[in-house]
Amino acid sequence: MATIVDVASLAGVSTSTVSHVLNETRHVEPETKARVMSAVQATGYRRDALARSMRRARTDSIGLVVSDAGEPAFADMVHGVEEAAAQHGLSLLLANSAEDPARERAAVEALLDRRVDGLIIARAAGSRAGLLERIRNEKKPLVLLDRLADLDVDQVGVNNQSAMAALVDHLTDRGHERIMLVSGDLRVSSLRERHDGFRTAMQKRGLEVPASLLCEGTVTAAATFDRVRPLLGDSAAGPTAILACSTLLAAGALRAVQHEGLQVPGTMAFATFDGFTYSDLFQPQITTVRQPAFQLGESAVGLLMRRLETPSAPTKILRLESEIEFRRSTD
Amino acid sequence: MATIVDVASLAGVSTSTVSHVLNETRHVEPETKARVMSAVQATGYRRDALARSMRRARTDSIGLVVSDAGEPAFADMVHGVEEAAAQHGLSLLLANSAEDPARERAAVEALLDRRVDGLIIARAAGSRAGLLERIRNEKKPLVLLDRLADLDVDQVGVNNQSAMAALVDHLTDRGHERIMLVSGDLRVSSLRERHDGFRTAMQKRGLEVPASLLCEGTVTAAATFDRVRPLLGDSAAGPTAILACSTLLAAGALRAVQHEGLQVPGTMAFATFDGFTYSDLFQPQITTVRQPAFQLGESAVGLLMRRLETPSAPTKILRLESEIEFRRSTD
DNA sequence: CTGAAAGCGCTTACAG
DNA sequence: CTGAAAGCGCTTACAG
Repeated sequence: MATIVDVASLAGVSTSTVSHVLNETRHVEPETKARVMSAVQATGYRRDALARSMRRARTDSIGLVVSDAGEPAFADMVHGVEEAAAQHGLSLLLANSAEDPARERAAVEALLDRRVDGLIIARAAGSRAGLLERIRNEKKPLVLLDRLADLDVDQVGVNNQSAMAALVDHLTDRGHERIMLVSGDLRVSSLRERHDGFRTAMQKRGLEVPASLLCEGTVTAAATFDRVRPLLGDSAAGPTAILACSTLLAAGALRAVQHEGLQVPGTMAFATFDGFTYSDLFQPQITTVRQPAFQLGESAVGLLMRRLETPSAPTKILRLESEIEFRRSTD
Repeated sequence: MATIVDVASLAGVSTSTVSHVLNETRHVEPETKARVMSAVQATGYRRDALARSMRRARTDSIGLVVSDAGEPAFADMVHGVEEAAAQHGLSLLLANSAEDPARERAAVEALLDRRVDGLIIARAAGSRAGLLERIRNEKKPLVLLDRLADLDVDQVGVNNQSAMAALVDHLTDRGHERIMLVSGDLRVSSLRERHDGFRTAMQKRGLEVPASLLCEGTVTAAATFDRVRPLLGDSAAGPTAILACSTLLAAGALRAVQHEGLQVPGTMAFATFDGFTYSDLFQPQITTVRQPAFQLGESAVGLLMRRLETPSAPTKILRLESEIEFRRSTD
């Protein structure tokens, strides 16, 4: 592979001049410039990004750590981050923590070692606070994605409160009073916000929420199925509607509903966050809170760029609104 | 940030010794080693991966370029690649070409500039042959993923032929003779293989395939809808079954079917490649050829590792088998 | 307008 | 068993 030295000697100039021509960082005589450019052509020279990064203390790359690469919503966020990064001329280093704090830690260290210019993290469920401390100590720009924290850090997520309130209003308007919430792992901030939003919204409507209708803590579809199924039989105290807080939870709960032979809608109303792709094509047509996942990813990059340009800028926390697709499952 | 010089001076040794301790690359007296390790602790030293890579001419990173980050199947492949890369201690650089040869080219150049140890590519629909030539000239290990080529390069994809044959057999066994194939962009090798596999399988069954039942070239769900819809009305010459070659094509075709008020199954049988997530929970329950997308990604990394370890190994082409989930849509 | 040279932070022959 | 030093391929003050 040709190096800058090869180009310089072929063009009969110094490496400084080659560098300045390539980076347009100081004036070079048109004639000299032309000689350099044709030497670049002739040698097939391409600048070594590694060597360049080492000198500039800037890599033009960012790191993204997601908590669950298997979830469609996170796949969309990754897509959004990639798109925005490419637009800014940044390379993207991707890692998946798979909800494992140890893997998350290792991924962050690897990215830090590679001197990424900034980090975007959707934290794992049991993520340790020390991790963010660590990044802050390195003075490395950081953006929290989807799973936010009560910290002085740039962040972008969705407004879970408002979406949940709209969903509860929608259901209670239709006479539902015994609504089961399937909320998953409450250490995950987005799920906790949905959980809290549900209780607040129900309270505002003057409705009790018995503990038996709060189904928390399951992290797989199978476990959710097992937890939900036994709670469905009772027509006096059982739920008339189910509200799932993620695609995975919805899958487990819906399977339970079907296993018990209940009809959606009819004997059971059903709504979910995130939900299923192309769900307008299938029965039951499920009312879904659709996160702007792609835009979440884009916005995270936007916040990071802003921070890189203005390190002293005040902390910014973005809450994007979700769109609610009302369908027959809640009629 | 502490450097190896800081560690060396604090430990009272040379940087060589620090390096050798950290890499376990030559024997060091236990006592010296201990001093080094505590100096590492004290300074919070972390090796700079950039500088290390530059010396070693190896970055412990790989590049992945996918053609359509929006498709669930590709998201799964990315996930598989990430998982396997992490297991091998490799960082993953991700780029999306969005089916645009120019973006694909730019992504490959960026990855090459960053000196990734190898490349995995799911090529864009109109990908230029020169691109692979370019990578070969750099002597950079390359693995083709999902979208294969008739070239002497390591590759991993699925066996489209056998899956398509099974699908056609399944349908013809049930009496279907007028089967519409919705095959999309035939420049995409996987789609072309499905297309060819269909014709071969039909021929083997002695069935004609009129051009009116071959719906090719659409690249969006909306365009597919527009192409398919007018072909459904005719009960004499129209199809009794539809076979879609990707999720996106299936969405467009299914919407057309529903728009025309046809019942699946009943008045129209339907099957698809890739398909929809959790489709066992929804009606119509659609017969689906499920690619082992995650394993495809894992295998691609496996091939790359093999090539890195044994540059002279013979070219390997892997064809993984898909699983067919037979459901009511084809009954 | 251009060049000689230092230096980014490592690894690795070479020498003892 | 360990160290001094070269060198990976760039960028960037410094000097003229």
